[in-house]
Amino acid sequence: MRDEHEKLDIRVRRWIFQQGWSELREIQSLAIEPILSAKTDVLISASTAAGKTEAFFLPAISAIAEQQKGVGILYISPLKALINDQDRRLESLSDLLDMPVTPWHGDSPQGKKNKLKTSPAGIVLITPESLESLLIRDAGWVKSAFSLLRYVVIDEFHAFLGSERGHHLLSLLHRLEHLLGRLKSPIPRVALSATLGEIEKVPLALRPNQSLPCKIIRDTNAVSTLKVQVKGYVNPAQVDIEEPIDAEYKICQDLFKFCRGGNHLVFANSRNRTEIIAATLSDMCDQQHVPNEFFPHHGSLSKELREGLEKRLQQEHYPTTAVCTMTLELGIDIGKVNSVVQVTAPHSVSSLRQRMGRSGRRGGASILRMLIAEDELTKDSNPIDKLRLELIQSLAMIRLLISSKWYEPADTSLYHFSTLLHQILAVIAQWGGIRADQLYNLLCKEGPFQNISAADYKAILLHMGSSELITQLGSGELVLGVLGERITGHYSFYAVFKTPEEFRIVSGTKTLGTLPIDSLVLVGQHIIFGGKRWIVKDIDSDKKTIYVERAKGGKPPKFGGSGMSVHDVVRQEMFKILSDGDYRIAVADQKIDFADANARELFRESVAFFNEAELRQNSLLQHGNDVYIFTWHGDKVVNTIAALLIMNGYEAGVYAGVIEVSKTSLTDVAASLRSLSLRAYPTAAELADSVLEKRVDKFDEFLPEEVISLGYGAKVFDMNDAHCWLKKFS
DNA sequence: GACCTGCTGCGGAATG
Repeated sequence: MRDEHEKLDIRVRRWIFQQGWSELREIQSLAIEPILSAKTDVLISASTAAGKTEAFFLPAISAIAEQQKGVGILYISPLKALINDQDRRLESLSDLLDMPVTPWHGDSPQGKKNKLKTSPAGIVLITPESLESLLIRDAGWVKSAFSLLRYVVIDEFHAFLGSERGHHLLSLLHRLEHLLGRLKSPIPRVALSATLGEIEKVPLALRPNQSLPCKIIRDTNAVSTLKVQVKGYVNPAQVDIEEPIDAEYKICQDLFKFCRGGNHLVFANSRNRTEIIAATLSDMCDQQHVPNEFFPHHGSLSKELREGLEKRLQQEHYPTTAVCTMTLELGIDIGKVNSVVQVTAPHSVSSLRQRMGRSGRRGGASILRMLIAEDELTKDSNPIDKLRLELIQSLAMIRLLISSKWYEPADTSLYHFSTLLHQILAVIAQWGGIRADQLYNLLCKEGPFQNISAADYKAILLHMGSSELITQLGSGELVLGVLGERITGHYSFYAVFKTPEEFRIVSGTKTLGTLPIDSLVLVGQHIIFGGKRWIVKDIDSDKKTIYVERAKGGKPPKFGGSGMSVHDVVRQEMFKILSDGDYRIAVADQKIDFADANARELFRESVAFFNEAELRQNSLLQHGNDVYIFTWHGDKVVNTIAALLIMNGYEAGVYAGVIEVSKTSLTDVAASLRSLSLRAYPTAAELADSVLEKRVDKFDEFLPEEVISLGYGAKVFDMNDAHCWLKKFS
């Protein structure tokens, strides 16, 4: 290890000494050789604050220390805030080597950008969108300024993995290598992340054409201790008018107790709940005549408010608790907090891991509290409530996090058609004109859109021609059409993702409210809105309106309208916990219980209902006039079964991964599932044909119908696994 | 009870 350190530039070693570091961390030593050699991609997977950034920059800066001209390192970040943090953190090291660092994003100073334009050198910190804008507007400059580029490094790589934006980034990097004439001798890519699921598949996601090998570096000896507690709360069925104390208020009382006087993060999952909890806690400060120390933090708040709070957390002068959404999940520099609290079930194991990593000061234990409220049971409680699925999901996620060290992997079955269309326009805008076959080679054959067939690519080009996005010249070259010029000329072009559109929910002549549509909505589907049940009658994509009628039915379940997609593995862990009647984690010959008395009682109720309904053996349950289907699969499979039933004339809704089929009987549903399992089943794209609103990504409006169905089907449905599950009825 | 991210270049007014 000591020898490794000797390979670094003398000034870098001096800097390490100045930091007072007696030696490098394991991942930092391990990264030196592969990064200096610059012959492979490198994946550095280590927990938050384990020194990943330094593991890359110490050797990479050493390697470009003597390079006077030309940018040597291109650092890519998903957030502008992270670029500003990184700029600050690199200051002392870059000063010592007299190496310029240029932050380059929409809000970074024009003066620094101009300086880089005239004398490109050192390190550039950029977002994917700003890199796109440089390629389109100034490819000539990029070609000369980056001609000696040695490394590309991607921070928080999991934030890109599997998403439209991640695919955009891969395409940008491929186009950059193409522009620089480096397809034969690729520029090494280094990816940094704390939470990567199925890590052995990540190299393929970092470089789909595999033109360089990839070295994986993980921190093995980091045995960070974790203290976890799950606390249960019961929302009374009858609230006392004299003294109305519901579960949410009790949760706030406990938050006040845990958090006051220290620095904490409270993740509340929705902006609305974030505001309510922060306001309740501020009121409590008022009542006790103490200064307020609870503040909300989410994406709708102004930059000034957010940055003010981040600074306050970082300085540690005043006790501060941020009640936040995922905005404080990524590595924005707020230092470490005393503890993290999760109110309501987390969306994914990977995001739970990110959140947990925010706590653990001075090498101490990470502390995670999870506060889960369930409704008190009454005789007409819904089976989903009786199963306490929010609590069970939370317990399952903690087990996967701690004992399996499992995180959700990227979904590699997606096509990313919207992003391909964006890239077709971007490449044409960059080059002025290009032949269709060259474009196909660049983006699909050698680039990241390898899932897309030549036939689909051709259909997209023809459709783009018919809507005047592009035109073909007599020479055969493709150039921008009238509409294409307009779209690529506007600054809003550079991002491939869009903010989901709000649909109006209309019943009769009355507007009930608005709902952002980014998940599956089918005619005939039941949804819950404003605490009531509705059936979807029609969807008008042009008017952005969903027409609904009141639906009869018992009390709607509290947990799990549609939301973020839950993975198969999580649902299977939930089934295992309920089947075993035990959620505790085995450590050596002991079983660790991490639930409080209330949570244990809620779990006991859940298991009692699970056993009484014989859900270990049976997938179907009759409850009044409704039938519940338990697949214990992820949302893609559940969506598929629900859509098949709706196609066959049933009314159904999906809540917390359970399908609720209305006004029917168990024998009827069982017969239908049996006939579904025996019939030739449709493809995902055919099933998607029946979905009215499936143009959800930014450039979907310019894609031909059949391509839309193919892309949407792959995103929302899983025919293979759904059919496997249906087989048990044949 | 529904998460988050990003984007140009120019014209004109205000400030030192």
